[in-house]
Amino acid sequence: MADSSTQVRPGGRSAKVRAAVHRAVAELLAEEEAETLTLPAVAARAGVHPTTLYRRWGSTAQLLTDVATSRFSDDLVVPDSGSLAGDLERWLADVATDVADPDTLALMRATIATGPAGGCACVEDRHRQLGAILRHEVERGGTAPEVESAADSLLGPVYYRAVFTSEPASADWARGLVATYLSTLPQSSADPRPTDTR
Amino acid sequence: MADSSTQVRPGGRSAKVRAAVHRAVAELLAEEEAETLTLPAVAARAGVHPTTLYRRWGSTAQLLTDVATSRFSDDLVVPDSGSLAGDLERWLADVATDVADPDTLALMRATIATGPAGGCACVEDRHRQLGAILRHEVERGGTAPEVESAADSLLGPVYYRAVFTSEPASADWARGLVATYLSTLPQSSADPRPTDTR
DNA sequence: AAATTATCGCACTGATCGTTGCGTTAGTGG
DNA sequence: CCACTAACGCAACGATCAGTGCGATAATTT
Repeated sequence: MADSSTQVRPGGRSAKVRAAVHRAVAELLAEEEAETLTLPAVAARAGVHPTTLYRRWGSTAQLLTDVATSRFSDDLVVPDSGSLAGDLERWLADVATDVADPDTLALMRATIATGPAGGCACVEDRHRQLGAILRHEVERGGTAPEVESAADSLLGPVYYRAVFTSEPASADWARGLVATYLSTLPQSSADPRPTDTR
Repeated sequence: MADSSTQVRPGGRSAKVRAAVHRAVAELLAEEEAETLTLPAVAARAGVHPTTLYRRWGSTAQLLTDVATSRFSDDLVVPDSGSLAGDLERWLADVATDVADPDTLALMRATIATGPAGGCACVEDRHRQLGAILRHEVERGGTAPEVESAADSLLGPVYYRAVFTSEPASADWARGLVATYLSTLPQSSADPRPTDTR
């Protein structure tokens, strides 16, 4: 979010402030204070002056998208188990357990409300990871569906359950989603249950 | 939201105020003022005194859930075309075109942010309609899957695309979802007309 | 090491929000 | 038609938010 026209200065202090503010946002959202998430409140929790937040982020919407993009871009490495089914099962199970966390869910809900770009910020990196998994399968010599198709059938149910319903999205259920999805593909019948590596 | 211990009075004036407030909320959300959706702003737009909103609804969260439940509970009658595939295709196409409306989407986003119950308020009636469609098939003598399974595979992709991605959810695409979903069911071969495919 | 400047803290101000007490309007039932 | 009372409008009041000018701090460059 730093302005690129001027010289950026990611030194120790700015980084510390940014980290403290991000942590404060996550804490306040975790305490179901979604309605009262205001810049002075975040500043007080982070031990920073409110003016800093008004200058660096300007509004809660921009602050939330910043927090969401940095939260949903790290961790969750792409697996490489040797088969498409194994990769997808492991990856989607990780995604399901991630969005099952109430704190993560609160951040997602608040980010979605910031506008059409908010939802994209939550799943942008997931699509990138899914594309990498499918590309791995093609490089192995196999065939893989389009990212959009896989996202519809895999990420769709997981995020739908997390956001719209009160039913839990367990890891086993996510693995079942992968199995049924692969069964609909025309020629993915290489191996029905090749879970583990080598 | 009315207190049940006292005598409720749904006379002309209260209904008018409620309708004006609901319309004001929809208008403000349509103008991408999601961040500044405050009770005084809604009151000014509705031509009502802010005190009325503070007394009847109390907070923007409760007002939003009220608007969302009344918005997502009417219209959209359950079709009865004679076959499960036909019913689901028609219904899901209607759902897709409904959530494709930017104003409807803005209301959904704002409602989701109010808490875990917000998302449920958006799709509660959809699950009821889906249950009715599946029950119709059973009464016809056929077999139907569980509501949860159908919601995962049908509502999941539709709402996921609407909220999290920037891709359009067209009616034809929704009908394709129904076709692929029914093909995964174990004994859907009893259906004489699996897909209509224009 | 010294100069430069991005970044932050502080004090202050106008605007708006959330709430309460009280009087008025208008549905509801006798 | 009349009493009753739920619901609304009005006017105030703290409290908090959003924003601005200025000086201090610290990261970066020379």
